[in-house]
Amino acid sequence: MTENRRTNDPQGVRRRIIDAAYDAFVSQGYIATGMLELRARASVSGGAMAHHFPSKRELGLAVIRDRVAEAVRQTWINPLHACADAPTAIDLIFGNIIDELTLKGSVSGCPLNNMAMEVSQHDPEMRDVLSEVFYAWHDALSEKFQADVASKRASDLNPSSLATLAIAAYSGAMAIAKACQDVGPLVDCRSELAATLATKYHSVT
Amino acid sequence: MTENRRTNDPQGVRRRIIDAAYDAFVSQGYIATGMLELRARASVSGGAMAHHFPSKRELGLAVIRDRVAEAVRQTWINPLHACADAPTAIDLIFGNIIDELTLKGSVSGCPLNNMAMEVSQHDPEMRDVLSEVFYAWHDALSEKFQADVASKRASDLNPSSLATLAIAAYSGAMAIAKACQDVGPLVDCRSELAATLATKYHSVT
DNA sequence: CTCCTAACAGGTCGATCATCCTGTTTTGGA
DNA sequence: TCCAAAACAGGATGATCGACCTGTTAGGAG
Repeated sequence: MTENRRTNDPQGVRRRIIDAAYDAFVSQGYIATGMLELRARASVSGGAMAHHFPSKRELGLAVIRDRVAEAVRQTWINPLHACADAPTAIDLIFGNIIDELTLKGSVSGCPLNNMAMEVSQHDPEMRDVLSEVFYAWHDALSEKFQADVASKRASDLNPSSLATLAIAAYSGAMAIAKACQDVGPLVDCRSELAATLATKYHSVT
Repeated sequence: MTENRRTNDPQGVRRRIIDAAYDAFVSQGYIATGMLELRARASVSGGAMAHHFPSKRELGLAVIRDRVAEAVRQTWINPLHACADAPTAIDLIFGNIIDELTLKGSVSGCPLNNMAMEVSQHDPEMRDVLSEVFYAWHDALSEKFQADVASKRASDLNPSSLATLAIAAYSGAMAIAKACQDVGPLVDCRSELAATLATKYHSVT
C-alpha cells in the first residue's frame, strides 16, 4: 500500500534544490535558468519547490549564502590560512584553478563573479549579500599581507590595495578565460602576480 | 495629406535600435532586456524591429560589433596610442573611468565584460566576436609595452602577460566595483598597477 | 489514537518572452 | 511612368516564465 511512498526528507530535498541551482546558476547564469529546469534537475515537484523556496529570488539568496560563499572559502580563504605566506597561497590557488580547468577542458568562470554580474544591478539585497562575500575575501587576503609584514616577510606594501589587485586580477582573468574559453589569462596573471609580489617580499631563496 | 508620415530612415532607425540596445544590455543585461522594452526605448514598431534585426541574437551581435568594440577602442586603445608610454596611458584611463563613475554615482560595469559574462556560454558565435575584441584590446596594450621596451623606456618585462594583468585587473576591478557599487577597487588597482609598472620602467622623475 | 502542521504532489494562472504575420507606404532603378 | 523591393505599421502566435493553487500524506505533540 505504501508503494511510491513520498520521501519526506526536507533537508535532503532542500539540499538537492540548492545543489542543482548552484550548478545551473554558475554554468548557465541565474536569469537563463528557469524554475522548471531546476525542478527537473533536482527531481522535485512544483509543490516541494514552492514550499522550500517561495520565489526564485529566495533560492538565489540561499545559493549565494550557502554555496557561493562556501566556494570562495574553500578555494581562497582556506588555502590562505594553510600557507606560510600570501604569495605562496596565491600561486597555489592559481595553480589549482589552472589544473582544474585544464582537466575539465572548459571555463565556467568564478561563481561569485558570475552571480554578481547578473543580479547585483537588479536586486539590492542580493548585491549586499554578494558584497559581503567580496569583503570577506578581501579581508582574509588583506590580513594575510598584514601578517606577512608583521612577521618581517615583506615590507613597503599596502595590504588592502594589494589584496584588491590580486582579487581583481583573479576575477578578471577568470572572466576573460570564460569569454575566450582559454586558461591563458590565468597563467599570465599567475606569473605576473608572482613577479610583482616577489619585489615586495624578502627573497629567501 | 501627408500627416503622420512615416520616417523611412533605415540608417537612423537601425542606429536608434542599436543605441537603445547597447544602453539596455550594458545597464540591465542582455537576457534581462526584452525585445518589447527595446522597441519602446527606440520608439520603433515590431515590423521595423523585425526588418532590421530578425532575431535578438543578431541584434546582440550588431551591438557587440558596432558599440562594444567601439567602446573598448575609445576608452582604451585610443588613449594608448595618444600617450607617451603604457603606464601613463593606463593611469589616465583608470583616472577617466574613476572620475566618470564618481560623477555618475553608479557603476554599470565594463560593457565588454557585461556582455561576455552573459552570452559567451550560450552562443559560440557571440563568444568568438567577443574574444576578438579582447584580443584586439590585449594586442594594443601588448604592443605598447613592446614599443616602450624598444624605446628603452622599460626593460625586463613580458609585454603579453603584463598586458593580460592590466586588462584582468581592470575588468576584475570593474566587476567588483559594480557588485559593491563602489569605485574603491578601481582606485586600489590604479595605484597598485602604477607601482608595479614603476618598478619595470626607468624612472624619469 | 487524535490532530495539527510541515512536507510534498500536480496542475493552473496571467504575464511576458521572442518571433512572425499580413498589410501599407516609400524608394530607387528600368 | 511603372514596378519590384525595401522600409515600415500593428498586431497575433505559441512557448515559457515565475508564482500560486487546491489536495494529499507523513511526522510529531498531546
